Amino acid sequence: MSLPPESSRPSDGSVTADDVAAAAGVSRWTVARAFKKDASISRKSREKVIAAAERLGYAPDLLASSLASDRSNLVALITNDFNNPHKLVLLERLTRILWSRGWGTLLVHMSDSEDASAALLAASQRRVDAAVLIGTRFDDRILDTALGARRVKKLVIFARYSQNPNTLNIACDDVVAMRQIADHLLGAGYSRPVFVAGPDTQSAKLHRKSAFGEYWIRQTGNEVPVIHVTEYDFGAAIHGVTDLLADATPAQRPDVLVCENDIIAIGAMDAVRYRLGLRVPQDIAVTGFDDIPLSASPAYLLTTYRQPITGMTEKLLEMLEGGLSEDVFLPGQFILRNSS
Amino acid sequence: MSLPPESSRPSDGSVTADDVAAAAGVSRWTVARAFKKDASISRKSREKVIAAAERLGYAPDLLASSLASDRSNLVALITNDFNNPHKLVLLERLTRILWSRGWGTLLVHMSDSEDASAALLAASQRRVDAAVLIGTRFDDRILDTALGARRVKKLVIFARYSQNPNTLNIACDDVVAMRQIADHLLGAGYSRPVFVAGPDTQSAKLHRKSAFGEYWIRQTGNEVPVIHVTEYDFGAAIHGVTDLLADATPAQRPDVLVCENDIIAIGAMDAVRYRLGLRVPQDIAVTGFDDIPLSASPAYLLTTYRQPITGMTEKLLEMLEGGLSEDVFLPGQFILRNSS
DNA sequence: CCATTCTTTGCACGCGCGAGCAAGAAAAAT
DNA sequence: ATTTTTCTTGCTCGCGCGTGCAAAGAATGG
Repeated sequence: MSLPPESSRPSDGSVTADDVAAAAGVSRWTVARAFKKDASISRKSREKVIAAAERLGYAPDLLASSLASDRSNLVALITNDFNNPHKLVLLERLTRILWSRGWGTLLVHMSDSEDASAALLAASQRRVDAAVLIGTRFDDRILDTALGARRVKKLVIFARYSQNPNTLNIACDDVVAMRQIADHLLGAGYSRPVFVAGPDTQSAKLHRKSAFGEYWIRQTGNEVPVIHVTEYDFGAAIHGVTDLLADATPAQRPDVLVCENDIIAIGAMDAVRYRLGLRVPQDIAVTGFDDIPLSASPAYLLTTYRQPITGMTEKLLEMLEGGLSEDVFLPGQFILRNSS
Repeated sequence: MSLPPESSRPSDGSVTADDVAAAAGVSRWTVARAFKKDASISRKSREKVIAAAERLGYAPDLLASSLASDRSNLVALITNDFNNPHKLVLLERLTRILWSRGWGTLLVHMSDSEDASAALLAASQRRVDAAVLIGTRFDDRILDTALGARRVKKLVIFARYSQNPNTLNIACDDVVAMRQIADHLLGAGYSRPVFVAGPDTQSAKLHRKSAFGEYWIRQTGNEVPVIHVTEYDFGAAIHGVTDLLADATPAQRPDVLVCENDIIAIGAMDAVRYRLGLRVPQDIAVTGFDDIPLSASPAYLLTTYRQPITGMTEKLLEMLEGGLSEDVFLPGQFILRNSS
């Protein structure tokens, strides 16, 4: 009357290590060892187990594994600012490289209205091994107080700076980068730059702005005027730059717009061309930052600076797997095109 | 000599329901109920528990919860094709809305070289409640054979079609959309369209192409020529369209390029303007599909068609939470701008 | 006041696997 | 052949929580 044990073998895809163990004639722990690199197991058993696993369609349950081992091999990527195409580049690189090294990525959307706190909390509830805040604007101060920030094991600020002592910064070296841009502009004879920055909130530490401004004043003695656009978005940049240039006589006009990133630079070029009817770079030059794909298109040919994303991701892996525990700022690559 | 129980309270952030239970003077299960909506619990106990939890910095462990309940509230978003900015729009919408409804999102990068199989397997190992393949190219046939495809509970094809019977399609209604674009073009007097499609792999079911072609031939009796560009990428589109037009006399030239999506359309416009030196739309008009942010910029002003992403995401939620179990094709919105 | 009903609380068991140790098997050394 | 060393395997216990049921408590009706 009782069912034979064979018929109780799960067919709905939920094959456990016990099933494989039974099929291979070994214990559950030998199955586990077969799937673990560098485990102490004979070649023969491993082959038996792998064969049985393949036959049954078994794959280790990472959830149960995480629970038991207190290591999830999962990192949370926390971001907002989804209208900057550079985010896509960052996400592509991060997910691809992390995945190739066995790390899963939890994408957490941090809406602009709330702070990062809720996002961090959610991440910690999934037991991520680290949370990576990707180049987003947010108020640093919440990192001191937010429950989520305390609960998460490691906190990394990626492609951005934070003064918070509990975080690790991995970013492009903006000082070196902006100096290179400035040197290029000085060499090309530009003398009246305006820096076009993103939103002027206290939360955003605008390193590029100050890095450029300080270097420029040291080289020329002149202060660099700054305007802030309301969003990291080309639409906002068009408005901001149009306002800046609308009433200026040719003599008053800047001769180059140094933009905090490419998406602003592209808006700036659009404004110069389509709102003001001027030419880039003959009337006004433009530089960007990030080297998003569009910057290479014949419509823009933007002079910009490429962040070393692959290198930054390698550093992130070092931090995840090894002991890297101090801030890292890597140099990127200056990209000279036709916009300046 | 024995440590007082109080001192054993975890201070490293790993507060469990037991700790909260002890602090609140209730059982562990009452703590669980306090955090569960619609649970049978008195208001008084809930308040006590919440207060204690707040004091200790407790939040339920979703990993353990998933393991115990066989429900992870996690969906895998599987995608490749990271150089189409439309992906960013999709990811933004999906993560934001899913998150607001309590769903976490695992972003899985599916490299173009491999098939979706590995990505699906990885997702299934994390016990996702559903895997969502987002508008990516991949070979449908693997869905029949891939281990991961069998292991995953639900499989959704989002913003794309698949004939596979085990999947659920949630997409924009391309037939309606392309008809609307065709009607617009016919009304505006265009008569010699060329359809610019993405890569011509057997894996990509090019519904837009056939939807447009079939409707056009029904309306005019004329076949629509098709070219394929090698990537969903504006660089590839520039090459493809330049090749198409390079040797054509004005009389041979198409009068409108109907593109499979915006990123191809933008490449097409760049080719027409910067490689051929012609004007859009006076010499050649262009239409796209997706309505990516850039399409609204003054540099392009692309006529296109916006997918109903929010509506599609709502349908996805219905499928996740309720019983929706059949394909859904929603109408989007035709966007008329200056490129046609 | 007691019987009945509804609400609230506690509990045994299990989810699938990992750490760390101890027993067993095999290989090497004496 | 016996002892020692090395390799391989099995096992106990627990990770933090959910399910489903039973006990306890509160509320209701007669």
